[in-house]
Amino acid sequence: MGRPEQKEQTRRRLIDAALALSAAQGFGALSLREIARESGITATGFYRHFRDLDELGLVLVDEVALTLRQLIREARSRFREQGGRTRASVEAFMDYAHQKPHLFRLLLGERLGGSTAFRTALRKEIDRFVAELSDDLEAQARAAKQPTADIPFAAEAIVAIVFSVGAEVLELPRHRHQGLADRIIKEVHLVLKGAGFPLARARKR
Amino acid sequence: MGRPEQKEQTRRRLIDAALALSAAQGFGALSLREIARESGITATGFYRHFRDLDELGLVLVDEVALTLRQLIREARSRFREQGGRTRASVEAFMDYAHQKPHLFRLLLGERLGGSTAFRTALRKEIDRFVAELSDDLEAQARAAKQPTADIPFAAEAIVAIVFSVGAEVLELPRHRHQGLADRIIKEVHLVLKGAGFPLARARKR
DNA sequence: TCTCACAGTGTACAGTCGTGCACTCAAAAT
DNA sequence: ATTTTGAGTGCACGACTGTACACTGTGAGA
Repeated sequence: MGRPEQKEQTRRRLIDAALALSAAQGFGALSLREIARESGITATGFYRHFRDLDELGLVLVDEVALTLRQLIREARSRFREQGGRTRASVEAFMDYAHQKPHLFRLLLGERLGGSTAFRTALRKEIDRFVAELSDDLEAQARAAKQPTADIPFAAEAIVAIVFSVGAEVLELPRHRHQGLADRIIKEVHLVLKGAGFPLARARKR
Repeated sequence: MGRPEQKEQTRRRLIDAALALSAAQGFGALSLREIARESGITATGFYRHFRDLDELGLVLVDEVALTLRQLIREARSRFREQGGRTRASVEAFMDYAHQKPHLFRLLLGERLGGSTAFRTALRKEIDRFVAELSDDLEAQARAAKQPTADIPFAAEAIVAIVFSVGAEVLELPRHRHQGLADRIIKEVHLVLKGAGFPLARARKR
């Protein structure tokens, strides 16, 4: 393994350690030494990768943003391929949350809590998320000649629901995920119905 | 001023200082000394009031819970007295959030972020909040002979929306509050409509 | 009036923190 | 083969942390 790859690997360990540790008390409670220790390097070695903790923080936000964009791309493709589109999207969300719990913990926690820098950065990403959902819904509504006036509001409401209720996935054992997904889907359907989407009969599981 | 009142006053300063300071980086990032300093007493004096920081934390959660219960009582009474019930409740929420920004910052931040203890404590309170909203809606639906099956889901969705979108009130200048309230009301109405509530024509402002 | 209780002080100590500096030593460049 | 680079080390420093201990001064009860 070459030198750049070695460096990259250490860098990843730092990032992952920061994510894992921030789950306990929030990112704001982390210390540089703690992260370095967890990553198996000296405290001073930290500076070969980041200027300070804030810079690491920005990288974490980018990481969250990236995952969020992958998520919406995934949800969109599932969205087109099959019926039960809400279900497909919600399940995509839950898959991601379950795959990268640390990232989602950071996203959910720092969005409303953390420092100002964190909040504005994350808000930007979630606004993008809302905008894309809004576009998808609008395209669908136009195709079916339904009114589109309520759609931006519906999109924002849906994202609020999915993030807030969906946060539970992080503390639920796997076998209860399905029930949680059903609940979210039910709630999203209420919003869609309120916004004028005629829903196919909800399928029982 | 008697001695017990003196003590109580110092205790309040500690609590308020903890709230104010936790706004910056989250409660997990606070130090005992920092709080004591901000309150104008010595670090060791802290122990006359709380065993440690965790105990202070529990008190803060109680404080949040109390405010939340006052809020719902207020919302309920406004709810009964006038038309535009959603508006009345949402405005009650925003008043409280604006009145006690530190408490709401804590609520929003630690609900999904903070430590496990915080999360479970706050979840309990919010579940109560959802249950009471659900009761109110159900009573209303029953009186109007509407179906009630969707109501628990609608209540959960509404609370998710109000807390998530409503969080913005903490970073918005006062003159934009009205616009934010309108947005939340619009979104809540979507849910209510979806759950089968016939809405009076939304009033323009 | 005297005495106790106790909120708040001041000092001390061991541990952790962020960071500066001089270092090693292996991979890459010459 | 020799030199250069830079990831990671080790030590030192002053600042800050939580907490133990002995203290002071004042309000309240005897």
